Amino acid sequence: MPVKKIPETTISRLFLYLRKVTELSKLSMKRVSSAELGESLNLGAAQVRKDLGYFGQFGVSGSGYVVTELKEKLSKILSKHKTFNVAIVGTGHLGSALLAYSGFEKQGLNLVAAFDTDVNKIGKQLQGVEIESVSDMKDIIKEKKILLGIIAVPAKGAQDVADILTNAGVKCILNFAPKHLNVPEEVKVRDVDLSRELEMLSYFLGNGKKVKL
Amino acid sequence: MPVKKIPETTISRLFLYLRKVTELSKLSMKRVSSAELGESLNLGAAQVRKDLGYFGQFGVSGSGYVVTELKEKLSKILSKHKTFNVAIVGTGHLGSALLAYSGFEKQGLNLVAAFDTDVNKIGKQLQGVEIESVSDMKDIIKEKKILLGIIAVPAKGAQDVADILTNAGVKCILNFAPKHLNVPEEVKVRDVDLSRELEMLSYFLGNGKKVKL
DNA sequence: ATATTGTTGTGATTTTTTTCACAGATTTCG
DNA sequence: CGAAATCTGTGAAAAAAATCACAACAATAT
Ligand SMILES: NC(=O)c1ccc[n+]([C@@H]2O[C@H](COP(=O)([O-])OP(=O)(O)OC[C@H]3O[C@@H](n4cnc5c(N)ncnc54)[C@H](O)[C@@H]3O)[C@@H](O)[C@H]2O)c1
Ligand SMILES: NC(=O)c1ccc[n+]([C@@H]2O[C@H](COP(=O)([O-])OP(=O)(O)OC[C@H]3O[C@@H](n4cnc5c(N)ncnc54)[C@H](O)[C@@H]3O)[C@@H](O)[C@H]2O)c1
Repeated sequence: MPVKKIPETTISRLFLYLRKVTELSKLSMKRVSSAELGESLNLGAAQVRKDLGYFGQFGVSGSGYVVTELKEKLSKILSKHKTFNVAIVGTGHLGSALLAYSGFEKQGLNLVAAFDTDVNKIGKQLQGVEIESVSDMKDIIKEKKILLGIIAVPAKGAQDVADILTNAGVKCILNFAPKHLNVPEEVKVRDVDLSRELEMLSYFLGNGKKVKL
Repeated sequence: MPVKKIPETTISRLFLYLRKVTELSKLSMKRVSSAELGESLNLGAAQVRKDLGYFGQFGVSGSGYVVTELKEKLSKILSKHKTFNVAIVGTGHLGSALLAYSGFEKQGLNLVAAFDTDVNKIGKQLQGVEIESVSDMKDIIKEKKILLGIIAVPAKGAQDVADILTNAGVKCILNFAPKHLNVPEEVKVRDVDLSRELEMLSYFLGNGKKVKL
């Protein structure tokens, strides 16, 4: 099979296309061109076509893409038909916010477990999920077949949590702690560094283009 | 001045170097080499040197970088000595979590205003900040000289909020809504798309490397 | 002193990603 | 039906970013 390597940026954009095309299908739009798809996301038409092109050719020369069909294919490519169990570790401000978010379920991501070290939180319910002790984490993760973990604990504890997670068989981690995690290479980590996002912006505020040293 | 264009990825990494070097300085480490700096972030030594190189030469051949000096320079480059006023729009789950986060103040980012449309929330205090009506937003932003806005409202309202913010003079926006924002070109937007981050991971879970169509 | 070792700064090279540009397919219109 | 207009798919070109590789220099050892 001619498996060209697909850029991660492409995958990332695929989700945007899927969102858009889902909207369009709700509006009963029949077809859409690469230009239209890219427009509101400001991406060039060529970019859109190249991205889609990695997965075969499902456009129609002269008339664009059939909305329902594209939606179907994208869903398949992006594993939207599957569901996964997700655990959240750290039920502080951020962890609670994530637990409360209803959008994940719609995307096939079920937050089925929450862990913390705080004895005052353990045993309590949050959005219908019981907060359990990190010391039981390994067993529960195996038991519930959880493959995806979200780390929302302070930087100090993040590596420990990551170790337990990977040890228990978790294959992907979304990490909110401002700390690089060392994990086995088959485990995929994505970092969301909110402080850094804001800092980046303050950098632009502070010295726009020019940097004087 | 020879202003080579500096990649945004470089700026982003600079914050990591600053964090690391701040840690090292607390441990009273005197010097650090590019290799050491990169190690725990898994970045190559060459990458580190190139990044730093954009801002002049502050390393010492043969012995690396002087920790305190590097820390100082990075702080300066990254505008760490300045402070900025920040407004948060949308005081739901996510907005509240951000308001509660104490780390921002330490970074010179003061969350001085919070806005919502929900009449049940307006007037209440959250972390010492009063939640105010979006209809007063423009005036308050000008009054408090707020240059940075955080959008934590549902996708539906995001563009409207962005319009008001930019209209009031905000120069940077951190956007959590899963929606591309149209803003004047001098305004800098960074998107944090949490759903997409998780979706990306589920993509990897779903079909690892191979994609069958 | 001189050799040896370690490390920076940076031009050159490679890799990755985006953009261009156009042949070929499809639809529309007169 | 044939001409004109519209699009895709993709190789080629360009741009951006990461990596390599090495001269120049500093510290240390002999
Ligand atoms: N909240 C924000 O807006 C924000 C902004 C930037 C970065 N972050 C980062 O996100 C992470 C979470 O932030 P937060 O504001 O939710 O923190 P928080 O302090 O509100 O919550 C942390 C939670 O983790 C629990 N915890 C601590 N150590 C643990 C461990 N080893 N195992 C399991 N649970 C543990 C604590 O009991 C607490 O409930 C932190 O790393 C923080 O730096 C958060
Ligand atoms: N919470 C999460 O974990 C999570 C995950 C993924 C994405 N998001 C995105 O982040 C954003 C915020 O999420 P949330 O969970 O905090 O939502 P939420 O529903 O908890 O809060 C939204 C808040 O915004 C207010 N609001 C609505 N329209 C407004 C307007 N036009 N102006 C000002 N305020 C307005 C509401 O009154 C509410 O207080 C959403 O766009 C959501 O899609 C959140």
